Amino acid sequence: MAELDHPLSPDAMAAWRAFLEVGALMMPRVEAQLVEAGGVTSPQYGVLLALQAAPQGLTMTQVAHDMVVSKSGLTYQVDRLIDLGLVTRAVDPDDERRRVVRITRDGIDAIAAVKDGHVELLRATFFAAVTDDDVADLARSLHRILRHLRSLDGE
Amino acid sequence: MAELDHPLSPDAMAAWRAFLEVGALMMPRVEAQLVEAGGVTSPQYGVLLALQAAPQGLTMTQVAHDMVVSKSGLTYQVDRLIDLGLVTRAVDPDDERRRVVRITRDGIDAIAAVKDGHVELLRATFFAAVTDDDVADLARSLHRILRHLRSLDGE
DNA sequence: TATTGTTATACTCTATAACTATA
DNA sequence: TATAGTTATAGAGTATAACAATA
Repeated sequence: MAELDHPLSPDAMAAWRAFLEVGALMMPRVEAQLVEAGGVTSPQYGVLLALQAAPQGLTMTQVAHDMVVSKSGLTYQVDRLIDLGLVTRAVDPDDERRRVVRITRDGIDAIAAVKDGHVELLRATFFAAVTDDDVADLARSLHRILRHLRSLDGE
Repeated sequence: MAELDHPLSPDAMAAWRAFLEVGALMMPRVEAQLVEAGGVTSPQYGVLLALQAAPQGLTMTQVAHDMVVSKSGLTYQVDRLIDLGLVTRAVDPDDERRRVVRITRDGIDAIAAVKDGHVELLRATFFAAVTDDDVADLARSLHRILRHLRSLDGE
């Protein structure tokens, strides 16, 4: 049926397509810099950032939730980070079903080793072509979209 | 050394983080709708859109360039689309090294089968929380970023 | 020789389901 | 019984390098 057609506005289509393509062009660059400077991939870097923000450590479930990844997917990534010596995983004394994952000194160093180049990359790519005002608008709009998406997930 | 630290502004960090997380939350939704409504994955849908916009057909190299993917990666995706009957691939009579990839009627139908739900999904997610003016600003800024990224690739 | 594309191969990431162990 | 996490397994997607065919 679909008697009425409700296409997106030209602006909306342009925004979505540009969003997708910017992501497609940014991701490989970001990934390459993370690997070169710190020896970690994007998902691993994400885990490190989550753990750096939680010095007391996080359970696997908590990290998996932050990362929007399955339990087994997180086990895989944390295994890789343990192999690299960047995090530890230990039984939680309060509940022995749980594991507490903590970032190590080397993990903090890895973030530090990556950081300057990461920032420089973002500055030279994502932020090079827009004004400070544009960036403020981007942050505001993207954050609104983000809050809406989270609310749809019931958070 | 790095005597001077040049961190990103809070707005810039917020914009980048929100960009990443919006992408992380949008992609699985988009993917699920494409698979459910049209039986195709995101990369396959991208190939179909590129071919729909080029009724005369495209060579593998042209499609690979549009998709920002390696030659072998594109061969893999086009093989999948051929299996589904959504595209054809034939020797180019003008240069027999080349293959001309064309979308089939079923491929056009697959795009049509996906389209309404795809638009509805975008409307209910990405565009639900921002005004038309915000969308126009988003389109403008993201397009500027995109042009800059393309220029860095020498295009 | 250079270009177009495929094939062989390997690797990363992710998920589902079955399982272990604790609560 | 329910929860936290791991393991076994499989599958999608991607890339590199070697190759075949054509220009």
